[in-house]
Amino acid sequence: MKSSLRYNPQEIEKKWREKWAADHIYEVREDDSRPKFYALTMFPYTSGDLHIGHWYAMAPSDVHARFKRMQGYNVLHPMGFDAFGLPAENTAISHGIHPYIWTMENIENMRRQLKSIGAIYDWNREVISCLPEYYKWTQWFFLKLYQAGLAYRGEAPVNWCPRCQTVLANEQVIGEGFCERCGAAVTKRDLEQWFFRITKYADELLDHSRIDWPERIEIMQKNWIGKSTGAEIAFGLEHKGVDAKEMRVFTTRADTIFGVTFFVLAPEHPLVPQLTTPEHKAEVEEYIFQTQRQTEFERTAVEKEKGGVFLGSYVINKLNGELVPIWIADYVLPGYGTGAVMGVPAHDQRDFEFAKKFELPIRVVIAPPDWAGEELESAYTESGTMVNSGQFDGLSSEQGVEAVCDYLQAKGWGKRAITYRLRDWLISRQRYWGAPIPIVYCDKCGIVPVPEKDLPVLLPPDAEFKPTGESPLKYCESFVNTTCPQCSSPARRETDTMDTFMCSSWYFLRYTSPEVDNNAFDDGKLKYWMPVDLYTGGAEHATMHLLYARFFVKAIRDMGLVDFDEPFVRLFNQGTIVYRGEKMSKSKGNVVTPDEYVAELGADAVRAYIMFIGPWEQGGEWSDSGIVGMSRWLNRVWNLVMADYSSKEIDPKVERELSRVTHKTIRKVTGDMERFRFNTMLAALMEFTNYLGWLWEEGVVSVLAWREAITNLLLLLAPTAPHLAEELWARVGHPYSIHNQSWPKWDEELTKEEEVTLVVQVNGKLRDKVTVPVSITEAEAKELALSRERVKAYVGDKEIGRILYVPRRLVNIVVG
RNA sequence: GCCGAAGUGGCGGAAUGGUAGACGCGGCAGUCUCAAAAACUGUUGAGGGGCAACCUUCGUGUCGGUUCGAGUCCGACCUUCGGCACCA
Repeated sequence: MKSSLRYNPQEIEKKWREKWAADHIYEVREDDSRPKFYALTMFPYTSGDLHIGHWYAMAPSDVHARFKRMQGYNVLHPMGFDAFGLPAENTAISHGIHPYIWTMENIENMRRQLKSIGAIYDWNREVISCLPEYYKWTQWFFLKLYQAGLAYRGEAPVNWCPRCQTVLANEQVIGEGFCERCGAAVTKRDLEQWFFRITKYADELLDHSRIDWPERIEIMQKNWIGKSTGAEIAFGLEHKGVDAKEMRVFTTRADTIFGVTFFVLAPEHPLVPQLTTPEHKAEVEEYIFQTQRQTEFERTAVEKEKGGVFLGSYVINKLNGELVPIWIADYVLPGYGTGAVMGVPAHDQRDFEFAKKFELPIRVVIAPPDWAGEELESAYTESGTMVNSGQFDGLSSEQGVEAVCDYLQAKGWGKRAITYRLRDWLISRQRYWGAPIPIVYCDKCGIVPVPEKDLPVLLPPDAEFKPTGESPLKYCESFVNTTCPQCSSPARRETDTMDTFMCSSWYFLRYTSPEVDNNAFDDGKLKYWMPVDLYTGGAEHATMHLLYARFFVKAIRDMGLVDFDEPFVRLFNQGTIVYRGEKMSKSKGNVVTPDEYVAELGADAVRAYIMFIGPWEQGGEWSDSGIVGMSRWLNRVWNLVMADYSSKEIDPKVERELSRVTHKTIRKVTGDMERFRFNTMLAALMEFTNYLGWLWEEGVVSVLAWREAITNLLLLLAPTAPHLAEELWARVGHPYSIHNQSWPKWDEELTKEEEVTLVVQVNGKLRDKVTVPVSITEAEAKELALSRERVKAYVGDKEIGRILYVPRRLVNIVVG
């Protein structure tokens, strides 16, 4: 089977891409006559080059989007660039290239690479987050959040990356206390910063019932938000020089309140200096100094031995009137709960270790089963029966929590409370390359938001890039000096810029109408397209981008700007592509660039190969030799379609078989497309071509039947190998374009077999196979099985017990 | 420590509780060629037997269990990878 013209991907891919662009066939507009489908892939950061990892995110999602398109959906599948961020500025510092120049050159290159994929991106809808026409609206949203009371300025101990020279949000500190971006160890600093009140939406963010997301991501978000239900309990305070008459703790175990033998504050707690008695002052100050020197990771390392010091003062446990010594210890975190805990060593492992080390009493108040008053070897943290707890003795832990809470509430000594691990989102960055925060500081008026009509607050092009730990904008006088929008007196601009996750929290809205310049988006178009039906991208964004974007949408929904609750109805996370056993990265020097493979084997081969590696959600290892196999297969498809088919003697049985194979293939490919099982989809198409190759040699079906099979093959191949399919579609004489055709449908009737291979087992072991018509009855099948020579040999003269029959599958003879 | 995912040929992987290893890579043999590459065809889990077509035993991380029958279900464990981790 040789054809005179060889498959030449370089030539045909260029030709069709140009024609598709010239004909605008992938441009999308709102159309009420078809169901819409918004298929979004996370937009890439403008790092400079697209590697195979990017293709792994983009090519399969394009294949799926093309599939939906052929199924009759009006598909929006846009692309853009996440263009603000630290690498651009770091390059400016190290190489003297302006971030804008660097970024726009990178975009130029990446756009070229993206186009080589052959995707259905409508480039009229491209968004670039670092351009004023985009970040004007990022700033506008900031003002909206500010007006809604969701953006505020506050002082807090914040994460500081010494290498990036900026603060980071909690979500951007990963693993054992490292910067998400550069990997440096993060430290804490007390700074006044801008925050978004994401904690206001903590409960709603815990609710994933309205979205179809991988369970694993939902769990990660739930863990991150970390909701704890318990009580806030007041301990009495009588200390000269301290006005407060009580201090509160948060606990999930109100039932253990009678077991409190000490009280621990975070070293940062504001009352610590006043509660320290003179004779403990030196020791306390030394301990606080040591605590502050530690990184977050060192401080929270689980293995670390408990440390702490006594302040010399006491609180009163109001339930039993006991005096309880106040300590400070670094295992108590300033940002969680009230920054104070009650020490119940008998029923909390940390408190237990602390008490052992400092020889504090350990009092059992929850009796373990079969407890006879002996000392505990470790904390008993399970439920049990309350003992040594006054009027609460005899209650179970569960009853005890309720009873103690009721009692506290009645006495006014406490209340039921909920605490979250989630912190407010810290969004200010001491860097240049981001959207300026649209705020002005006036000596008379204080914090003044920039009026909407004055947006955008433009980044000055002439700032100096030095890693000083402060925003370069701070030293740019033309930027800083302004007048107060309220009173017109001289004022200073905010010089911090916004976290780039702010830009990516709304870009999916902008794709619906990127052309509008008097609003962030067009209401009608937004209503048509949103929410996103399918969002695909990496799982590493679980507690960052994906959480922020959900918060953002809920916040603007409450402002009445949108009318949906969730931005992304369905989420799918593709796996990671690795090379030489490691995730691709420039620093490891194992980046595989798609360009050379595209140049040599064609984009279609690269698209198909990365989908063939394995299930999309699992990722896999890139293999140079593997892709050759894919290229070979596409060549075989070419040769098969291009070869002249002539029929010899027609065999009706084979014609029926061809129809059956075709319809089964359509069914398999359709199902696999829907489930993102592209690897098995391709295997099915390969099997189909292998079968057609055999059939071509045989020549026992009519020319018409042959052509129909080829037509279906091309349609099924079109999403995966759009260029090749288009070329062959034209060459076999079909009208342009294959990408405007309908997805083939299968007829279930035609997939039914005429004959099946029955497996014959004796005691569950395969002993024989026999081909039978599907119409065979159970009795006939059993009789046939028993009559087989091979079966007789295994049965011998043993007694025959049950005979199991699974229609169309097997007969299993059980012998004694 | 807790939560989640995964362990199948030389490799990537496939298998509604019913023929384990589809499909592909690699290997081997062959066709073509002066030769090589490319392409194409055949073959390829391991062990044992047979001149042969074939026959046979073992085999899906480990150990148990359920079942006529387990890669698949249940229990316990081991390993790898991801996430969280002094959160009161």
